[in-house]
Amino acid sequence: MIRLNKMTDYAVVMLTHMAGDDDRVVTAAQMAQDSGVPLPSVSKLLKQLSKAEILTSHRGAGGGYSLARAAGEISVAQIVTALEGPIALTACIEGTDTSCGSLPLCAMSGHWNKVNRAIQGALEGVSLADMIPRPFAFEPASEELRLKIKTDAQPTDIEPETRTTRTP
Amino acid sequence: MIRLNKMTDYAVVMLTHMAGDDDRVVTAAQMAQDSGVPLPSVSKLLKQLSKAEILTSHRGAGGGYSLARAAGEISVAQIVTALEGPIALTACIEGTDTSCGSLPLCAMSGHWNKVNRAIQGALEGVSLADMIPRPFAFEPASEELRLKIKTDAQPTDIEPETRTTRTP
DNA sequence: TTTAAACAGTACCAATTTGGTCCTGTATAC
DNA sequence: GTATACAGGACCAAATTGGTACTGTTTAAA
Repeated sequence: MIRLNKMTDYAVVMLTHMAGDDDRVVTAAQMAQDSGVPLPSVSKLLKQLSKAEILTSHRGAGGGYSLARAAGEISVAQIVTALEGPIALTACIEGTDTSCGSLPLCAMSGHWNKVNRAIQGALEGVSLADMIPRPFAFEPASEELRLKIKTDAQPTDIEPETRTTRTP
Repeated sequence: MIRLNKMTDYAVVMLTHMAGDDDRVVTAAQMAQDSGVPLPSVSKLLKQLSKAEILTSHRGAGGGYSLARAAGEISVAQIVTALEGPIALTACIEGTDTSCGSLPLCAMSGHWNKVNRAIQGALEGVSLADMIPRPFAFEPASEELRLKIKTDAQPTDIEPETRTTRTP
């Protein structure tokens, strides 16, 4: 299974929580209480998200964090990138320049790109708004998303039906 | 960055290596030598891949492993699934039944599915053949892949251009 | 029929990574 | 001026991961 950090998982939970009503300002402490995620982690995450301009921070008394823009304008790709760096499936990224010693091995260099870009595309197609739990659909899932999902090869019987957070 | 195991990385290197000429039978030892991946790991990987019917194993003297089918018929999704289990971005999968204690937190349950399926689709769109280093293109990248890649939001300037293996 | 080549399976250890904690500094509203 | 809340960094413990070792089992070939 491709693993996303627990942190990123937390972040999405928290962001969807905030996405309910935009413009709401919540403090880290409050967020921790609401979400059940330990405060230091919440704090760390919110900091990172505001640095990435997904959240706006308001310092001082009465401050807190709020979404920097509407939930529909925030893609999962942005969230993941903010917390985990560029979306890529393997370790040695051009630019890191810790370039693999053995070039012969790396003959395949760059061929993961196809995969990486495909995934990037997939993540960009899902917005935070798409992730909000929605008891009665008040907004149809974007057509674009549905297109991306429909694959030729029938996805065996895996059908992950994943859940998200576990108690910390 | 979304992380794939180093193991999966290795596997793809090895598989592309075999994909050169189909029907070739290579032993684990030979593979280790060719690829630079440590023998025990190679061995472990080849076993898993043959169990997943991506490779066919030939026991006894003169035996080894060969691709179970043409490289074009093997998707990256299959490889990843074989080595890492169902493609999913987060930890608690329905069926694992270590279900998260705190249901309120999990109100979002299943909403990662959109993302997961999108990714699954992306990985299914890339075949092993697509990953073979190809100094002169002898086969155009599948149109389907190109469609998936083209995203609306311009992918910032990240452009991962990833490499693959690092020396073990 | 024996032998050796090669896969099959399992248990285990070490090192990295991850998630979580703590502490000190800075901005801002009241 | 003071309390509130974010900013940033150092640090530790636990869980994964990658690697190792060892003991079967199958089969081609001598």
